[in-house]
Amino acid sequence: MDTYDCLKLENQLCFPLYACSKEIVRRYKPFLDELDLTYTQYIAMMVMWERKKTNVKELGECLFLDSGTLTPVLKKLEQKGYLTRNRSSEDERNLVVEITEEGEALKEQAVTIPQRMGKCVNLSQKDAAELYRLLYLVLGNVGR
Amino acid sequence: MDTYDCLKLENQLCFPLYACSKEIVRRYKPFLDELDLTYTQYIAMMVMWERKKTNVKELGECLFLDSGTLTPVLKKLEQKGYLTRNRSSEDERNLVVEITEEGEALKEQAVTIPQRMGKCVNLSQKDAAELYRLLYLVLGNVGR
DNA sequence: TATAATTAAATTGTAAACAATCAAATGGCA
DNA sequence: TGCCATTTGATTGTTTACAATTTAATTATA
Repeated sequence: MDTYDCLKLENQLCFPLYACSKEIVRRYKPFLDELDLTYTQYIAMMVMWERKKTNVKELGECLFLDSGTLTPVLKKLEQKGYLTRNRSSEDERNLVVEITEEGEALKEQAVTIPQRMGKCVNLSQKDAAELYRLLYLVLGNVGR
Repeated sequence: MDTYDCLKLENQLCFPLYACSKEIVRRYKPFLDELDLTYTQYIAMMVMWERKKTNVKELGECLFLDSGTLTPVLKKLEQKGYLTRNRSSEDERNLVVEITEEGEALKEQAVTIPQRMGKCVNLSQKDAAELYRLLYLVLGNVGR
């Protein structure tokens, strides 16, 4: 045990978190390719499937992303026809993001993904629940 | 409970993983700014502090990164004077990456970071150990 | 030995991600 | 009402990240 052991990769908590996140997103790719969505587009659509209508600020709070990231993602999803982007008439600063019929329809194709990804991750019910708890605990401590 | 509940963000395990990773890297930033390192540069240096000498392939296996990501990162660290990059004389395909004196010296400044980050993450010893276990379990299932 | 297959790293192209800044709209208040 | 602060989203610049391809070196094999 030396003074610098704390700097070893294997003693970090942050590194496996970073690596896990990256590797899981990589595993999503073949499933998301079927829908022609990237991971970021996919999680944005998840919010849209749930809320139908929102704005950039709210979406950003859900996803922990800022407008610098979301603006191009939402423009892409608009191009694909899955949502519309329009300034609010009540407050022109707000951009109203609304899901389209095609966006709704995409949900049918996406619905098989979570289970298929679950098989990749391959945790027991108990471990998955514990991991979920711990991640939201950390997110509560480090999140905005 | 409906058919599409599996597509809700709150029912995902992958999303908090992704968000946590991102938020933690964001929390590293002020600490790493002191060393003028990015997170990716920092984890690359962690491997260098431990191994002194390696190559791109090995480094990539440690960090779950490929040459497309590592090449510019290593060039930056070379520019800063923290490591050298030279083709191996035994096998010219290999790029030998070696830490410099300045690279070694940087460790002194970095050594306070893990503890300071630990305070941000703020988990009990038990929760941290459990999270560590679960992350490496997932990484074993989804990693390369 | 000559050629094919493999390996290592670099390059190219695309998409994130975020800090910092900017522009426009709104709200607060003197 | 007029001005300043705040809010919202877009833009700009830098770095990551990765798939796909390329180049050069090495290894395998016909």
